[in-house]
Order: sequence, then structure tokens, then C-alpha cells
Amino acid sequence: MKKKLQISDIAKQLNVSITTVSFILNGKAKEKRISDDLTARVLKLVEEVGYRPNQLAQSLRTGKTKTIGLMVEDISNPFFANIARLIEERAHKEGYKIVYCSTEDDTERTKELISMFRDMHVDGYIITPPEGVEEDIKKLIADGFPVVLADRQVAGVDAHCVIVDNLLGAYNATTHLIERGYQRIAFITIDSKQSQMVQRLEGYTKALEENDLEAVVLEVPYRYDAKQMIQSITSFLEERKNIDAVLFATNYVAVRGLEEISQISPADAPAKLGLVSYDDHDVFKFFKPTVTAVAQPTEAIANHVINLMLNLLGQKNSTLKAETIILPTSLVVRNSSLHKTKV
Amino acid sequence: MKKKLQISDIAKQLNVSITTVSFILNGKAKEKRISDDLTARVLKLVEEVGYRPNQLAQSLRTGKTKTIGLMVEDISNPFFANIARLIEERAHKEGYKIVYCSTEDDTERTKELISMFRDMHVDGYIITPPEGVEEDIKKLIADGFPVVLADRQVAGVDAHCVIVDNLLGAYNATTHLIERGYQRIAFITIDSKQSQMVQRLEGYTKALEENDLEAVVLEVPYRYDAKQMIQSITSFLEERKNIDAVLFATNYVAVRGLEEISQISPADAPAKLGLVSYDDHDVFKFFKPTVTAVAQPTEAIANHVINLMLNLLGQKNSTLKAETIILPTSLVVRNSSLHKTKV
DNA sequence: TTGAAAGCGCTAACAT
DNA sequence: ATGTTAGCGCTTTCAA
Repeated sequence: MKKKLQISDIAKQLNVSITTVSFILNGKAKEKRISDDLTARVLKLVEEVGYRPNQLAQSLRTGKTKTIGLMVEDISNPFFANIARLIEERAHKEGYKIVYCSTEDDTERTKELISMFRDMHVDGYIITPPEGVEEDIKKLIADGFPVVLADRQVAGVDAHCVIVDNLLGAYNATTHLIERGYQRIAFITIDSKQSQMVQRLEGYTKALEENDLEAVVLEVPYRYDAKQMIQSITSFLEERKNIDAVLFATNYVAVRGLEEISQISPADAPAKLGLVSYDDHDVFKFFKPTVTAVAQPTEAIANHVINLMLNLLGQKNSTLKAETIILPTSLVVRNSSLHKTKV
Repeated sequence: MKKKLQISDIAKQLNVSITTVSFILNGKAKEKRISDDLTARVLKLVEEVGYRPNQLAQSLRTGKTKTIGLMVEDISNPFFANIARLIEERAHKEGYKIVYCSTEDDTERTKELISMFRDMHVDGYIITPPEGVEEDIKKLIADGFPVVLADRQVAGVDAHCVIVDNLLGAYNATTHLIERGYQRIAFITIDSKQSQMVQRLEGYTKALEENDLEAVVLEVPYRYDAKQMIQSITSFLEERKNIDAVLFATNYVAVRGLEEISQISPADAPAKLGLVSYDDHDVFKFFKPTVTAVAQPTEAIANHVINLMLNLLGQKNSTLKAETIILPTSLVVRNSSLHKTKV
């Protein structure tokens, strides 16, 4: 076990004080008017012997860990995985580490994770909040921590936030289906009061109302496992044979729905049933027919989130006024939403 | 900003010394024969005021962070995402935090991540190593850190390791295709010398040799993006029209391959071409025909990995003899590998 | 049974 | 321009 070097070892070898080394290492050489020569020698030795400051000591002393906590709903969902990857990349470039985890949209779990992050002394929090964590987030903000919410808002919490125009996205998707001749369009979503879900429902409803069509909504409990979800969707569709199109509120519900749909009647069901899903997904490119999706601008979301966070982190007091950034979605038209009669 | 409580605040309020509180908090009350009454009072106050010890200070003092570093190839690949989730769950129960990240099989990136983990003072390392990190891992072990390798071995490194029987898995998959009447079976893999890939190739080759069939291998550069990969697979298949089955060495190559195959001739190509992929994937259930896969026992892998790690962590000296655990795979037979003539 | 005090390795105010 | 030194908040030895 190679003994860990300390700053005192460096200082001793060069016959200078610890302070001097510390200043140089922290880029304060100029400011403290330390000779260029000495600065160079210190840096050279540090490099040679591979000295690395003890981060724990640094953090204990400065109160900063250079770490950002990132909590997404589910890191194995490509939508969140992508955003996480992009955020991490930027953060690293700026000298921040990211520690991330999945909330699984579980209130208790999320509270624990927030508490864990506090214990770890992360410098900032990026969160896709489930329901029921309003108070915890308010507390975070009240305690002066930089907080950026992503993907969804939290009512009554004045936090920086990056979301997409969910209402418009769902509205456009629905309108698209109507334009292609579909008339009995169902909306299959989960039983969540999260802002993004509520807004999608509103967009769907609005489009139908404008066209004097009737809304048919199935809310599947979020906690249902794959099998239960499929079952639920099955009986819903069974009982409403006249439905001619489905808009799924989110990709994982759509994936379950597709499993179901491809089983009912592998050959012709997809042909008869119009399909659109919120959130794109790899599977959609493989399904027959390929599935139309409301794609979210993951890159833009990630960029705005990390920019906001870095700004807050740069601030002395995180007193910037809370800013909500709303990004547009785009409709990726594939084969599952062609004109009804054309199929 | 609520002021953070310290251990001294607790001590003061109860008129006892810091030491006493510390002992009690660390479960040494009995050992130090502190009165049950006092113990109870301290615990009660701690609970009431919500005191939480400063982990940074604790770690600095004890040299332990109760954190395990987990580096997988790609956290957004369901295979790794699953393993990571299971490991994290167990680790939490044992009081450990997991900080994870993706190596993307990039040597330099991995070295940096190892170095980052060292800086963070993680207590143990779980790694799916890319090529070229032998020395870094040896160093970790030499320096006395608990290290567990997963999914692949590293030649010349005597580390604890959990893998599957890749040779047998590929052998069985190939034999399965042969039994169903396929004769010109290609193996599409990536140009990696990682143990698991080499072993899969060996299994494929062995099965062919035993049946006097000829091996036809395409090695796609790992660095290729989706488009390049597809292109590479396209020309390979174009030039070898007589191929009647393909064994993909890993799921993401298979996904690219399927994109290609479904495009060449959406209708009949899949029917004529036998398909099996190493690693299961959601997409395989949706493809027409559904794709046969060599499934890895993710749960067992995760369990063995975390058990090994916890054992090492419990040890005073990590001098346990390095142990390699080899788990069996299973063949999930779907429609893409039915008997050739039956299709 | 409990307490005083010495660090863990670093930063930065203060002194020179 | 560089050095001395007091902590950051905790654990643990040694003493009482």
C-alpha cells in the first residue's frame, strides 16, 4: 500500500511552507505574488510524484464537494439516460462530479435520496420530482442549496425548472391523428398528478374538444408491473372495439401497449389502429408499423439544466429569480399514424 | 439557512462529553459501559433535533466513506442497468452508497474514472473493465483496495471476478441453430479482445468445427456509430448471400443488425434468416419474428458481485484468495431460430 | 463510566 | 512573497 502523499511532503521537499504550496495548487500564485519560478517548481514536483490533494479534507475545510446530485425517474429509460449522460459530460468539463440515482417516482425513496445527498454534501440538486416531495424541495431551497427541477414542475415551489411544452406536444399529436382521419382516439396514461402528465392530458382533451370528438382515457396505476399494465390495457381495448387510435402518454406505457397490441392480432391490428407515443424509444423503430412519437429535445433539456445549475453554483447567494424554461417538442411521424383509410 | 447541528451541540445540551455521544452514536455504548439511561437520552435528543453526523468529517477521520464505486460499460444498456440496480439495492441495505458511471469501454475514460474514484476515496471498486486497464487494476489491488470484476476477466490480473460461461453460451446458441437446420451461420461481433467476446467467438467456432461447418465472422469496430455499424453489416450480408443464419455477439450489435435486416426486405428476410443474439433485449420481443437470445442471469451476477464485495469490505486485509465465479446462461428460444424449412 | 485532547489533511486569515 | 496557525467535525487513545 503506497503511502498517500500529503501537501506537507511537497512543502518539505521544496523547503517552502504548506501555505505556499496550497496557494499555488489553488491557482492563487499570481494573486499572492509567488515567484513564477517557485510556482513552476512546485507544479513540477506535484506532477512528478503524482500528488493529489485529499478531497475529503478539502471538502471538510471548504464546505464544497464539487459534486452535483442528479435524481431522475429511471436511469434505464433512454430518455433519462440520455439527459444524464449529457449533463455528466458538461459537469465534468466544469470540474464537477455527478452522482446519480433513480427515484422510480417513489415519494419515500426520493425523500431518502435527498437526505442521502445532503449527507454527502452535494453542492447542488438536479431533480425530476415525483409527487409528494414539495416540502423537501422547498426546504432544500430555503436552506440555500441550488436546485434545478427537470421534466416536470412542482406546484407551489418556486424553483428553477426546465420542461417541455407538454400541452402543445400532446395537442399536436392528437391533432395529427385527427387530420389523418382517426375519430375515436383514446389516451392511455398513468395515474399521476405530475405536471407533465396533467399537461399532456390537457393537450389531448383540448384537441378533441376543438374537433367535437369524445375523450376516452385510461389511467393505469403507475405501480402496476408489466403484466398488470398489459392486462389493464387489454380489457380497456376489448371493451371499446370502436377505438381507432391510441395516444400513449409516455414511452414505457406505450411499450407495454405495443406488446398487447401485437398479440391481439399480430397481423392486422396495428394496421387498423393508429398509434402515437409521447417520448421516443428504440422499440418504436422496430415495431411494425413503426411508431410515431412526440420526441423531446433531450440535448436542449440537458444543456439548459446544467447551465442553470452552473450559474447557481457560480453565484454567491442563489438568489437568482427562479426561471422556468419551456422547450418545444417535435412530432416524429412514422407509419403508425398514416391516414386511416390508407393502411 | 438552518445551521447544521454538530455533535458538540448534542453533548452540550445533555451536559455530557462529545466522546460519550460519539460512542453512543457508533454503537459502542455497551462496550464502553455507558448507562442505558444516558444512551437512551442521547439517542432521543439526536432523533428529536434531527442531528446527522457530518460524513465528510467522519470519512476524513476514519478513512472510510462507505461508498462503492461501480463502473459498467454502459448504464443505459438494460443488461448493465439491471445489474447496477440490484447491486445498489443490496449495498444500501448494508449501509453502503453506490456511485456509478459508464466506461463506454474507453480505456482513457476508464483510467480517469478509476482515478476519480480514488480521489473520492471509495471503499471498493466494482468494474467491467475495458481493454488496457490491466495495470490500473493491478495497482488498485496492490494498494489494498477491494476490487471485483464483473462480466469479463482481465488476463494476468488476479482479481475476484464474476462472469458467465460465455463459451458454452455461444456454443449452445450455435448448436441450436445447427439443429434447426441452419448451415451457413455467420457470427457478427465487435473487434474487442475482451475475454467475454473472445470466449463467445470460441464457442461459436467450436460448435461449427464439430459439425464440419465453416466459420464466417464479421468484426465491427466498437467505435463505429449506429450508421457505420449498419453499413458494415449491410455489405457483409450483401457479399454473402448464402448465409442462412446470424449469431450476434452482443445485444447492441444485434439491434443495429435488426435495423438493417428489417430494411433489406421487410417481408421475407427475417423469415429466411435465422437469428440469435447474445444478451436479451426488449427489442427482441417486438421484432418480427421475435428474436432468440442467450440470456444472462443478471440477478445471480449482481448477487455474487455484491456478496464478494461485502466480504472483502468486511475483511481486515483483503487477502482472500481471488475467486472466479462462472455462471450459466440460458437460451431463450423465440421465433427467429425455428427450423429453417418450417418458416 | 466518562472526558480531554490529539489528530485526519487541507485552506486561508493573519502575521511577517 | 511566504510562513504560522486555527480550525472544518469527527473518532479514539489515554487518562481519570
